[in-house]
Amino acid sequence: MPRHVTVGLHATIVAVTGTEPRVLTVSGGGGDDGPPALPFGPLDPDRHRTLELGLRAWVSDQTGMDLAHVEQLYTFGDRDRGGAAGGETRVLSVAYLALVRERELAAGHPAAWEAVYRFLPWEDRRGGEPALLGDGIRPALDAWIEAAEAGPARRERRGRADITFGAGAAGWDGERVLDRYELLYEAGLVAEAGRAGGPAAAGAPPGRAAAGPTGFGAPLAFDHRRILATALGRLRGKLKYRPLVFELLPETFTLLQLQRTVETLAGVRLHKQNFRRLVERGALVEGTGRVEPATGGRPAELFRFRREVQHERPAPGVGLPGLPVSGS
Amino acid sequence: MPRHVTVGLHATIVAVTGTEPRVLTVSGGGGDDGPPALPFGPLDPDRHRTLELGLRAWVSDQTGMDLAHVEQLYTFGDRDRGGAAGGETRVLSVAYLALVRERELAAGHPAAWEAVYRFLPWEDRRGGEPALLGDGIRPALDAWIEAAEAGPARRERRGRADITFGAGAAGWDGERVLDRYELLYEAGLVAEAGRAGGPAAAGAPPGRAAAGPTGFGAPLAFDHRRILATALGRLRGKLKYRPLVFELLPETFTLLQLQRTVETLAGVRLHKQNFRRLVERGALVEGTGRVEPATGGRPAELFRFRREVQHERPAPGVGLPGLPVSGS
DNA sequence: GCCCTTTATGCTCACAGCTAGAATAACGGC
DNA sequence: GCCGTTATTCTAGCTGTGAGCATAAAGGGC
Repeated sequence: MPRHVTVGLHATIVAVTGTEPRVLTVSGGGGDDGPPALPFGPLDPDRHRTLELGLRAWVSDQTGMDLAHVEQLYTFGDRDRGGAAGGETRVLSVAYLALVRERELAAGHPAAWEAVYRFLPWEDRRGGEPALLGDGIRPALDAWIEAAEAGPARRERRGRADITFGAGAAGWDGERVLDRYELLYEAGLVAEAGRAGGPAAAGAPPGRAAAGPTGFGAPLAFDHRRILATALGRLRGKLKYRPLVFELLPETFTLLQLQRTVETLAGVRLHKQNFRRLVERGALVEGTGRVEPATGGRPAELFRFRREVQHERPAPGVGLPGLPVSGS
Repeated sequence: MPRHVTVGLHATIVAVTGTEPRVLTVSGGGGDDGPPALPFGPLDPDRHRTLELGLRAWVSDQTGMDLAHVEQLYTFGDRDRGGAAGGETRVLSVAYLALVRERELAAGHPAAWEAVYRFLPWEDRRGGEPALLGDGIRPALDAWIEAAEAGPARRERRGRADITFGAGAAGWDGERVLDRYELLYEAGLVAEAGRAGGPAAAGAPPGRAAAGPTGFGAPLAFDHRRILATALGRLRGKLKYRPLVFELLPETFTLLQLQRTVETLAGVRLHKQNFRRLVERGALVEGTGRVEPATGGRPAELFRFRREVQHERPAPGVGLPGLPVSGS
């Protein structure tokens, strides 16, 4: 008698507050003190005509939010995905990325906005390479690499680490968020790796000690951090050719606000003058006459997103070069 | 009593023969004379530990093929997705893209290799813009646009058509395969639009006559042409930053073979000298000393894929410019 | 053997876009 | 009025790409 299949709809709901990207979490599985989880709801095969409508429905029910942009990310279906009703039913999770303008959560809901980079601290390079990388992650990865027997196996590990964490000539690739998380997972450097007998648990505990007992970054329940990594990677990629940022900003904004929001998601600082040029030449925004009452210096003009762009150019997005730092 | 959920694993298996991209089809639903379908098999929650393993398992069972590259595309879950066991169970389809080197199909299997561009003829621009576009599709789209009431609704349609089919200043975007198919679907210009009461059936039949009773391109069963469009779009996009082509080529090949394979998938002709420059500068291939016994002119050197690239550069792929034609 | 056709391969020029700053304008606070 | 801060404009230099010219190396017809 085959087990039944149940479908869960997972949402990575992202907003930006000022200069910090946030994700909506709920208190997680495993008692009240376990790690937080991404919100999710079951698909009701009777009521929900499409998957996306199902997602919007329970998000609206549970949090009162209307999602702006919604996009399917990936479907996770491994049998032993930590937690989840193990025995009788097989659980399939369809994960979504959703963007909203942040707002107060209706009181009484057990949800909270958490900083995305609490869970993936190595992804935030706005202040240059974070110390965590040089002090903790790279040494731990080196240990993991050395733990492989010399020869092709070790070279393989070295190559992967160099590529994903941008060591070689090639620099840091902001979109490889998932690759990096999965590498850390395999190396046993994130807390999730220790949980329920995944295949990785056997492989390589050596670097583990270096990461401390809890691994790098704050954990999420189940495999939700993997979902979050998928979401951030996708978001970073799509920023470049779709005007997604504007879903996160108020109706009018200054160019610096826009830039900060992009930087926040991309995890990198951008060159101000060039950013402005790209945005303006791309005709992504139009000035309203008004200005923002000075934020410390000369007042900035307020701009508005030109929705028409989507019907004019094939791939309108904010160019995302790879600028290291440069004076703000 | 909620209906059960069943999960189908759909495979878009792509190979390239000489100069033509092919997709594996099986004789479809609705009797033997119905349109062909993409092969699919059910997920067995008991036997298949992961979705991808499940897919590989039944593809191997049914066709004897071992898939090279496999990647998840999208999960389709609308309730009324044409065909499928309508009543009791809800069917979820997880669609995959798989690449193989083409080979003879074991006799007795009811599968066949079909040219991809039979189903999406407007996507093949290797000989310049196909006549079908100017003669059939654009006029039919114009009719559909005019059928909307003047004002924003009509401008909206015009904008979408211009973008997706590359009419305005912006040229043709090879990756928008799905957008184009969906636009044709909404405009009632593909055969599938007429089937089982989808939402589009109501909207706009006007352009329909222009397309003839069967619509543009050969149909596939259910919503499989949508899946194929998703696959082709994804493949075109990924070619640019992942060395996928090599999964489709023999161990050694000439640069022209490589170029033809890329052109075949991209649906566009490329500038020979520049293509060569990109491939060599990207260090994607290395020459074997040997040469291909002349193919009509000076013999060409045989090259081999440098697998190491994947551990050297972050985004190794074959540059895909937008060259119109140029002397071969 | 010579000429012609065909394909491979090498090289160069022009231009567009991007990187990185310098320079200038407009505000508030002292 | 001077200073620090932020906005906005401009420009020089570099690099990658688009396009084409030129040359090399085969085979076939005569």
